[in-house]
Amino acid sequence: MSEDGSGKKTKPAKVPTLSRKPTMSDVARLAGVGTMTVSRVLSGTAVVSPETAQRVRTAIEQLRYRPNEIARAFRGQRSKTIGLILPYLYDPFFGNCAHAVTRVAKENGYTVIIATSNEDPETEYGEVDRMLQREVDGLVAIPARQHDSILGRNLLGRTPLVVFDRLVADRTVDAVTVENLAGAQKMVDHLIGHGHRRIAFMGLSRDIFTINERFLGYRQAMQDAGLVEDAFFGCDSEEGTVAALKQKMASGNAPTAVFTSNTLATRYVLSAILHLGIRIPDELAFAGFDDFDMAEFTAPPLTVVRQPAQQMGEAATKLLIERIAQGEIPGTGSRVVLPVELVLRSSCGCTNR
Amino acid sequence: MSEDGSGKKTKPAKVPTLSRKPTMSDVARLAGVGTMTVSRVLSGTAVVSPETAQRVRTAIEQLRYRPNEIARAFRGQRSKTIGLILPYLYDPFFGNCAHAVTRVAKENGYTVIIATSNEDPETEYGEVDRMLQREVDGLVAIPARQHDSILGRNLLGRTPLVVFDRLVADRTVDAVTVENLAGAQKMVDHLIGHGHRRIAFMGLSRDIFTINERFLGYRQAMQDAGLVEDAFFGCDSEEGTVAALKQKMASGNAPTAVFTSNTLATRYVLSAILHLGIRIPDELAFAGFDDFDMAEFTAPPLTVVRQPAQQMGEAATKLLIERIAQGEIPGTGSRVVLPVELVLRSSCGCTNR
DNA sequence: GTTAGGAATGATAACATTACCAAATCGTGC
DNA sequence: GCACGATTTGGTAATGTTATCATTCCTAAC
Repeated sequence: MSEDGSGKKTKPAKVPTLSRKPTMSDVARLAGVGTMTVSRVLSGTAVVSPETAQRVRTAIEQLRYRPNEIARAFRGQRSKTIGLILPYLYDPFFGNCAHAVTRVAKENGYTVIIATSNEDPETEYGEVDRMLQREVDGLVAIPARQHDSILGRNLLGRTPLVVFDRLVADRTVDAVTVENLAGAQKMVDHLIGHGHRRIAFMGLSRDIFTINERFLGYRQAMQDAGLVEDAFFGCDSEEGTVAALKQKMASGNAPTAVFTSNTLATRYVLSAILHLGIRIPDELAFAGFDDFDMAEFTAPPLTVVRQPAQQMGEAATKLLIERIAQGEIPGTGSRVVLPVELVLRSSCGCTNR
Repeated sequence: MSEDGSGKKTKPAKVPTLSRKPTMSDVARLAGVGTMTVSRVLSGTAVVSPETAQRVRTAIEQLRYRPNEIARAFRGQRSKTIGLILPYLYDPFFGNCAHAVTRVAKENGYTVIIATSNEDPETEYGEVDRMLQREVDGLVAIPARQHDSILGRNLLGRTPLVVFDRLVADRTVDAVTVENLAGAQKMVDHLIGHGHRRIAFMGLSRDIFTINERFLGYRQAMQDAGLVEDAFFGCDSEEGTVAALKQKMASGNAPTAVFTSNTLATRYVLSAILHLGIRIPDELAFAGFDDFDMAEFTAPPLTVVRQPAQQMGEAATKLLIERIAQGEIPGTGSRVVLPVELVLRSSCGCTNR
């Protein structure tokens, strides 16, 4: 049988020391085969005789050959890469989302290109553009604000897109979200159950899908109970939030409970509460949307709506990979809505702990 | 002068509607020039007559042409891509690092490929490998534990690497870190200044560079004051931490202060403190390494060593981009060490607020 | 008028890989 | 012994871009 190096027409079997990275033809030459055979051994798409395959594998090891993914992507028009765009990375919520996306991507052999939009549609547009230039196979994104046009499918051509956490106006885009409205409504109902009648909503801009949905949940709960709304949407700075809360508390009909739109708003409101020396929950009961790591160690521990950040990122990425695999974008988008969970600590007046 | 469409030998000026993405030769055909001219207009590397350049630019706009970065990378052996590897993304500290890296990369025209090691050297090795296959121009990484061999420069060939937050054994690798040892030492000195004599160190594994450095800072401060160490390194679960603290507090020489190695340890220790009903700072003073968003709202607000996460990511990325630009890896690595800051709140017994 | 020199532009090859087709080899059945 | 089918292998082309070299055209100097 074909002994290795039995010397007939095999090229000199010494392993060449290359200064450049070895390529497929280096491997082919060393193994005494054609490049296609090497390619076949690597991809496993066609049958190669066991002896040849072994010879090729030996050559690959000797040269420490690794296929050039850029060349593969160039040749094959599929890069095994997905793009991930989200507003920020320093926010733990988004960090959790990103973590899940990278995990699922890796599990499926995809590499992740990441970019942040800073909530700015222009930046987001630029990043989408860059990713398309890089030939990503698909995009997972948390849209910047509501600026739908940017992530409308038209712009992307044949590149699939899945949005998560927030929706875009184009309802043909696949999306994964959580029960923002229902979760907020339940939490406000809970506050009402504690006997509160004047409940304030404090949040960021209604431009952001999730914030708006949560506000609508609050509104629904208030309306159903025949109560009047008291909403503030400027919790994007400490000063603004302090001023707003101060004004509310000083007015004749000061709220007895407050519900915040997300962790950032929670932070500013907590800061305001501290500044103004308000006691929680006696003077003001507190509940927020979005749980965070230290929520049980605050003074007092915070009652929040917990949303499954990692599950959302996971579901979105799986959906995207499915779309990439089936190779076409359906006319009508999937809609996955994940449940949220009320985490009752003591800031709302519950005595659970 | 050459009017547009003055009809002599210009190809029909109707804009073709392509189903595929337009390429450079589509642009060239429409503009009636060669591909090289288009290439020159885009890169600006050589002179093109103003009229021709204008004609090319018009064609680019009409076709909505965008250069294919994969082809560019393939041809040029430089991908304008950097790889970022860190342990986790859900940890806000790492999230801050990642955010800074993506920002600086974008500012310099680089795209970021991201991956997580989960603190596992094997996984890290795999990710480095994947990134090299993708021809990244350089790597920024927070090494998984101390497993130096993985991120030793030998493995990377000619691809520059900058590590940050943690060092690797190979001291020829460029690195950006913070004053872990000095910061910890100062904080423990501060506790000693409050009159504490029995100070416990509670942290994660010494396998992690930063944790070990902080422990050494603690050790130094204790030794200098002639005090005995009392360290625990198993704060990687709530149960373990509760058990450890319980044992310490029950022992004859219970600590009067505790210093934690990082946010995760802080979390578990706070949890243990809550479980055991210990009062801070009266029964046990508290200080930790690494500030976090809600540290001023805990009960009581936490005294911590604050480290500049974003600055670190920024410095590391800038250094990497410099290395890529100069095209060679120096024999001896740079070492940037950023200062930390003691943030005194009330958990250590300070009455500042 | 001729030619040298410079500016502008174009043709070609190369980058590493894989799809497609062609060729070689082998065994088997008549 | 020969032909045929199956199995295995190799050659070629193509992917989009840019470096290199060649070519064209124009101006200016003699």
